[in-house]
Amino acid sequence: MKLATWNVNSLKVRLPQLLDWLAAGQPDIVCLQETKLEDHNFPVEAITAAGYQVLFSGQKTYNGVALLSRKPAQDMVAAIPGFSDPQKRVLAATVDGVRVICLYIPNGQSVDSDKYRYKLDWLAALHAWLQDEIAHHPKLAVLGDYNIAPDDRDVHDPALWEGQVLCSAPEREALQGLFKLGLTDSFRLFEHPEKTFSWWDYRMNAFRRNMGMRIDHILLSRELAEICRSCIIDRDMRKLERPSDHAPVVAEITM
DNA sequence: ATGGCGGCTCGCAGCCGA
Repeated sequence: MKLATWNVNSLKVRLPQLLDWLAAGQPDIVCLQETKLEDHNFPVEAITAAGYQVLFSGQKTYNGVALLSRKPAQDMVAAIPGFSDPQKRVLAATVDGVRVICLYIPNGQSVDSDKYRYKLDWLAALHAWLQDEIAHHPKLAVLGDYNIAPDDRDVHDPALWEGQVLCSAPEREALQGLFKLGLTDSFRLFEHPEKTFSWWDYRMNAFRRNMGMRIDHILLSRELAEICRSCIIDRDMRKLERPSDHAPVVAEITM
């Protein structure tokens, strides 16, 4: 079973790339972030025609998440229970016995902003929810744009980014808190070249210079981590014409 | 080095992302 996550930065713009990518890689489950589409504009037909069921929770301009699956998805949840949030950033469903959670964690903007406070509150609510989810679903996969670089290996210039949003200690501690629940960063189960990233700024020729960050992650519960065969970042997608600033991350598990 | 690109919108400038 192939599980993938991709921040598309506008599904309207990226739909042709998505369809090509689905056909080429045949993932079983795909979590999308930043669809930026209201639900009545979601391209259900095109995705269904590609052989996928699709759940989505969208809004105009910002945010928006979707969950594509080859097999039927059940027990959909579109918010962190008990956490009031008008921003559409969460989608969960059960597919083929695996509980899948798609996340678009807030960016935070800067550590002195209200948006950063919102990010930390959001992460606290996420922790409580995942603690409950992992108790009920031994096969749990939490995929998405976390907007957190787990450690300095995941940052092109750690000195420049020290203490900044995406790298600050409270954010990293929140992510470590999820690891302590029994969730594993599947990327680090395997060897990778140094400076392997999932996001590069559109500016400054950042991709060509590999000035990136690894902020998109696939976290797996112990039961799934034990059967995880690979986790790769598909950086070729960042080389296309009109790319998303994020590359997809794909994990394969033996099911 | 606080800009730079790219996407969005009751658009032609400003907000936001990361």
